Amino acid sequence: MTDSAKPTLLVVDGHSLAYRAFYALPVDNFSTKDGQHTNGIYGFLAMLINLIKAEKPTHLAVAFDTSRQSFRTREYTEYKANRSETPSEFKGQIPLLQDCLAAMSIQVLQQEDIEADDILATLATQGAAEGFQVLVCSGDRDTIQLVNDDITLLYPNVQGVSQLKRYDRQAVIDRYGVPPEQYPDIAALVGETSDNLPGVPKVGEKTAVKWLTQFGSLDALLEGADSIKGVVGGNLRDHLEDVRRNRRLNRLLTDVDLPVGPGDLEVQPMDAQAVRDIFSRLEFKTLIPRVAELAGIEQQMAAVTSAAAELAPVAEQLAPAEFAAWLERAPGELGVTVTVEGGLPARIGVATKDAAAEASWTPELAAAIEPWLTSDSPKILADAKPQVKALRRAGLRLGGLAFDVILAGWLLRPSFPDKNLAHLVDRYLDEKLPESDPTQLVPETEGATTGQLSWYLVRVAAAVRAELPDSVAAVLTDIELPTLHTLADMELAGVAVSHATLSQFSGELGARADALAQEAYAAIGREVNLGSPKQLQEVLFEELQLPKTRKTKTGYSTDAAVLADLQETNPHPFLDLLLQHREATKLRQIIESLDSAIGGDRASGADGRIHTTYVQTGSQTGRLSSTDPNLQNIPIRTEESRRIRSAFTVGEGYETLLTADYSQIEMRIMAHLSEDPGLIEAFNSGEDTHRFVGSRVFGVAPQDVTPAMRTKVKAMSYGLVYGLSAFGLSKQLRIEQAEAKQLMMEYFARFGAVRDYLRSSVEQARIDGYTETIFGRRRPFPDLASPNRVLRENAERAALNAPIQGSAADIMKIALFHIHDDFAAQRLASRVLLQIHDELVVEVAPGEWDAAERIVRSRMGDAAKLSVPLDVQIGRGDNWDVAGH
DNA sequence: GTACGGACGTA
DNA sequence: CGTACGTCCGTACA
Repeated sequence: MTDSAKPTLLVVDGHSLAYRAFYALPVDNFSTKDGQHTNGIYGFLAMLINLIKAEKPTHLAVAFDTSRQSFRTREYTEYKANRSETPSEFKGQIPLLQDCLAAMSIQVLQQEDIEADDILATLATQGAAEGFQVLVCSGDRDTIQLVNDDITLLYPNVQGVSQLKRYDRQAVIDRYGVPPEQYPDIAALVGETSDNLPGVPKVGEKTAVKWLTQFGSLDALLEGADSIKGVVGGNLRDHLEDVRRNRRLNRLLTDVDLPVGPGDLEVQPMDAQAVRDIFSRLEFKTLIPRVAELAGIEQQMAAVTSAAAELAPVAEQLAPAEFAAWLERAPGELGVTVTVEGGLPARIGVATKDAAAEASWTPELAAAIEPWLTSDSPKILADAKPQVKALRRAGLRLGGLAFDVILAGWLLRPSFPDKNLAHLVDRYLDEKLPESDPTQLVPETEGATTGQLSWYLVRVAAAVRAELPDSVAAVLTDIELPTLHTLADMELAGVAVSHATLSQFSGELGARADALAQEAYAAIGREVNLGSPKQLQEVLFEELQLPKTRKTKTGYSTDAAVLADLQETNPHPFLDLLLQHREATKLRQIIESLDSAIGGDRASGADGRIHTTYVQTGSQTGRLSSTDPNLQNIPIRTEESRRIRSAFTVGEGYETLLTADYSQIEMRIMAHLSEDPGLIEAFNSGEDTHRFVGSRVFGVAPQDVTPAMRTKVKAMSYGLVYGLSAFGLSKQLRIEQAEAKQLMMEYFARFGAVRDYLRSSVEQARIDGYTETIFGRRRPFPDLASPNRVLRENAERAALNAPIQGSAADIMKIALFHIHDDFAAQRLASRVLLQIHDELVVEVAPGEWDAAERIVRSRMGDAAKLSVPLDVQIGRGDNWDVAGH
C-alpha cells in the first residue's frame, strides 16, 4: 500500500477527531475520579496509537484549531456560526490531550487565525513535494481535495473514530464520482450544513456531479448557468454568489507559514516517565502498555512502574537512642506513620524520600523521640487523627503536622475521598502499596512496614501537593489541620450520658410501642410487620384500598408525610397508630444505640461517656460527619424526644454544659455573598430577620407581619439556600403553586441581589467546573455541563448550596479550633465536646464559666469578617436539653 | 454474610 | 421538583 522506499508523513486533525471521539464514547465511562472528562482524549489516543502501529509513520504531527475565529470567519461572519456552543465537558480535554501528545514527543501545531485543516494541507502538499508518502487524518470532508497519488486521506466513518476509511484517488472517484481536486466544487454547490454554508437548493451530490461532468469545471458551469432549465436552474442562478463564496471558503491553504516543515517532524522517542505521569493522572491504565509497546519502551515503562518496589528502602529497625539519632540526621520534612493497637501506639516509622527508619513503641522510645515528636519539625501523615489520639493517650501531643495526605486528597476530590494510603499510592503514584493478604495465615506478600509506609507517604504528598491549588492548600493548613487536633481532643473527651435516664425512657417507649402495635393489628384484623414497607403497602393499598401515593423504586411510599396526607383524605385508625408506633420505635432505636455506645469503647475505658468519631472527610461541602454513634442527629423537634438530650449531661468534675449556636448562619452568608442591601439591613437592623423580610415582602410594618406571613418568608428564605422551586415551596407550605410563585416574585422584587447572586454563582461554577467557599474550599461539579436534565439540575441545586453550606462549615471550624486553642493557651480545663454543624457543646470546669463564655462568644463571632454580624446564642445547663434552650 | 432501598433523625 | 449527612430495618441476593 505505502511505498516502503519513501518516508511516511502522517498529519492529523486533532480537534475534529477528538471531537468525534467525544461523541462516540460515553462520557460517563471516561471520567477521572475528580470529574475530569476524558472520553475525547482517550478515543483520540486509542485511534492514534492504532494508526501509528498500522502505518508506522516516520514523520508525525497533530494540528489543532486555536479558536473558532479564523480568516474564514472574517471573510464570512456566518461561517460555522450555526455550531452550538462547544460542550464544556469537551473544552477542557484539548489542553490535556496536548499534554499527552507532548509527553509522547509528538509535534503539536496550531496557528492563530488558521484552521487545523489548513496546516494539514500545507504540510501534506509540502511533504508530497519533498518525496513523502503522506497520510492525512481528518474528520473534515474539505480535506478530500488534498488527495492525490502521494496523499491519502484517512477519514473516520460514522461510528466514530475506531475505523478509518482510506481515500486514495480512486476511492474518492468511486465514492463521489469526481476526482479529489473537483470535490470542493461539489461541496460548494451542495453546501455544507455543518459549516453553515448553504448551497443551491434542491442540488445534491448527484446533480452537482452531473453538472460538473457536463460543463467540465465549476467556472464553466457558473458561466453557463443560464442554460440550465427547470427549478434547479433558477435556484443555481439565484445562488451563484453563495456557490462562489463556498468555493472560496472550502479551499484549504497550502502555503501557511509554519515554523516547521515535514522534514522536522521525524518521530521522536517518548519520555516514558512523562507518559506514565499524564496517563495515570487521566487514569488511562490500559493505554500505558499500548503506548509502551508502540514506542518500544516496554522496558523503560516497566522499570518506571516497578521502580517503587526496588527503591522502597528497607527500613532500619532501630533502638530508641539510634532512632532519635536517625531523626537528628534526617533533613526537613518527614513522613510519619504510627500504628495503633488498642488505641495506643504500637510502632512508629519515619522516612524521607530515600531512607526510612522504624522502631517499636516503648516508654524508652517515647522518651527519646518526644522532643522531635512534639516539636514544630514538619511531619506528613496519612489520616493523622487516630494517630494523634493514640499519641495523646500515650501522653504526647504531636507537633508540626504539616500535611495529611488523606485530608488533602479529600480537598481535591470531596466526592470520592480516598480512605487510605493505598488508594492514594494507586492514584497518585500509579503503584501498588504492598499489602499483606489478611485472609492468609502465612501471607505470601509482606505488607509494607511503618517505615516503608512513611516513604510512600512522602512521595504521595509531593504528588498531591503538585495538584493542590494555593487556595485549597491554605484551607488545609489554616483550617483542616488545626481542626484535626481539636477533633482528636473532642473525641477523646467524649460526652457524659446517663444510662439510667436512657434505660428508663427506653422501657417506657418499648411498652408503648408494643401497645400501639397491638392496637394497630386490631385496627386491620391481622398482624403485620409494621417495620416492613412492603407489608405495609399490602395493608394500605390492597386491603384498605387507600389511594396510591407517591411512587418509589419498589412500590408506593408509606413515609410519614404520605401517611399524614392519607389520614386527612381517608381517615383510618391504623394510619395514626402506625405513625405513633414508628415514632416510638425510632426513638427507642436511637436510645438503645446510644446506650450501647456509653463507655463501649475499650480504648477509652468505661468512663460513662460516649466517644463519637468525627469524619473530617465525611462530606462534600466541608462539613464534618459523625459516626459510631452519630451525635449530630440527636432528636430535638418534639417535646418528648428532648428527653434524649436531657440524658447528655455535664460530666463529673465539671460545672455545667454550655451550648453556643450560630443563628441563621447560612442566610447571613447569603446576605454577605449576594451583597443584597435589603438582606444586609435585615441582619443589621436588630429586628427579627423573618419579620423584617416579611414586612418588606408583604409591604406592611414589621409589627403587622402575621405569623402566617412570617412562616412563608421563613420557608422561602431557607429554601433559597437549597435551590427551592415554586413547586417545592408550594408543597412545603401547602399553598397553591401560583401563590408560591407570587411569593417568590414578591421576594425577589425586594431582594433581587439574592437571586442575581444565586444565578451568577451557578453560572460561574459552570464555567470553572467547581464552586468555591469564602475561604477557597472547592467542590467540583462536572454534572453542571451534563446533557441529562435531571443530573444537571441536581448539580445546579447542589452547586447553589455548596458555597453557602461550605462557608458556614469553614467558619464553624475556624471558631472551633480557636476556642480549643484558647482554652489550652489560657490553661482552662473547660473543653469543647460536640459540634453539630452550627452548634457547639462545651463542658465548663468549675469557676470557668465567664472565661469560657467570653472565649466562645468572641471566637464564634469573629471567625469571619462578613458584611453582617455573626450572631451567637449561648445557653447554659446541667444537661444538653436545658443548655440548648 | 453483603448490598440496597426506604424511612427518618439532625443542621 | 430543597442541600448535607448516618443509622436502622427489611429484603433480596450469594
